[in-house]
Amino acid sequence: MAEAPAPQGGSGLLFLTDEQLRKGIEAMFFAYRGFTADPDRILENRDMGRAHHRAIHFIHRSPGTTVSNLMALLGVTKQSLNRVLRALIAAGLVEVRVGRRDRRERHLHLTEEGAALERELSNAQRERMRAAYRTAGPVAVAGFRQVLEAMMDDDSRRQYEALAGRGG
Amino acid sequence: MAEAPAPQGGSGLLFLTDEQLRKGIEAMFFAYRGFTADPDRILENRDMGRAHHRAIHFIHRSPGTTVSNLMALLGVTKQSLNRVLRALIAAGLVEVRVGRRDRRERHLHLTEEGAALERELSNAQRERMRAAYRTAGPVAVAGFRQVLEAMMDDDSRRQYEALAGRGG
DNA sequence: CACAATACGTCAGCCTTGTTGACATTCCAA
DNA sequence: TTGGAATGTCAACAAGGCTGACGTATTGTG
Repeated sequence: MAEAPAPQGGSGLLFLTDEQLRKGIEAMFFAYRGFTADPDRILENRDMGRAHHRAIHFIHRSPGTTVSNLMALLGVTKQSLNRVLRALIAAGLVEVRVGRRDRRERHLHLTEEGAALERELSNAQRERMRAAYRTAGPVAVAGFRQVLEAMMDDDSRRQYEALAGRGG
Repeated sequence: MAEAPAPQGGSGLLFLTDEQLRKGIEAMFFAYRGFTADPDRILENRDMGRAHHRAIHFIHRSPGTTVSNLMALLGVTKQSLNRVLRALIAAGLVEVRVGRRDRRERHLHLTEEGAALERELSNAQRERMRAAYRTAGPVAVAGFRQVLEAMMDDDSRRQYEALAGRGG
């Protein structure tokens, strides 16, 4: 498998055949399943799911983010998000602080316990990612990210870059 | 294999930092959203969803596949799959043929209409993939696939390779 | 042949996670 | 003061997962 990329010799653009594209599509499908498997396993003991993981991830990533900010990031309605946040707050994982400048806003933070769960989840996911990165090597990783970024919707890419620009 | 954005040498393995891994994780999240956006849009007019798309894809990919084969591929229960298949059959998109060697088996095929929808869906998805591939270039595409393959569970990788070996 | 196992369909009920719609509250800003 | 923004919440619903249980052909095996 994984026949070399055939750096456009003779017939050129061989990597754009329908067959190559289809393989990419199927690779995304199967890889995403692996990508979510570990956190899913961890959370199923806790009466939580992928939605909670995503919220925890982005609250950790942008401490103090507001509800509407998180809504836009996750691409869900406030009702859907609210249900998840309520569970996280009830479980003592997330803390809400009323905005100081604008007191309508709710700023979201992880509690100590929430941060601990975040670490557990992201350690599992990072471990898989690290193994994949190590197997594939730095050049492959650069390509991986390039293709993923090119695959995003414009809105998502902006959000992704806004995040990426922050911590890194 | 020695051009691409060199992984800024020096301290080595810089591509394995937590920050790099986190970026990869977020890239997967946002890219997968784009990846599924086009088919989702097409199907929402038809009272169908992602589950139907996945079934159609793999039936197209492996014509004559059995129900249990498809179950394993999709990673869902027969009850869940059955609901989807019933809808597809009722809509005249999928045809069922009783197995000749083993008449307990049901072999699944797309009808003409089903094949037409499959083309519409995969054209949309391939178009996005093609644009991403073109933007990123062949070296990046090879890396993309390498990382995705390394990220899969062993089972998924076997299924992926079995598919890939077929039509490839 | 009798019986176990396989492949499949189906009913019933449950869960998560998404949706719309409607309404209340609080607060900023013009 | 008033309109609109940000948020919370209730209700109802749908898609698409799940488990458990049962039924029915069909096939393989002792």
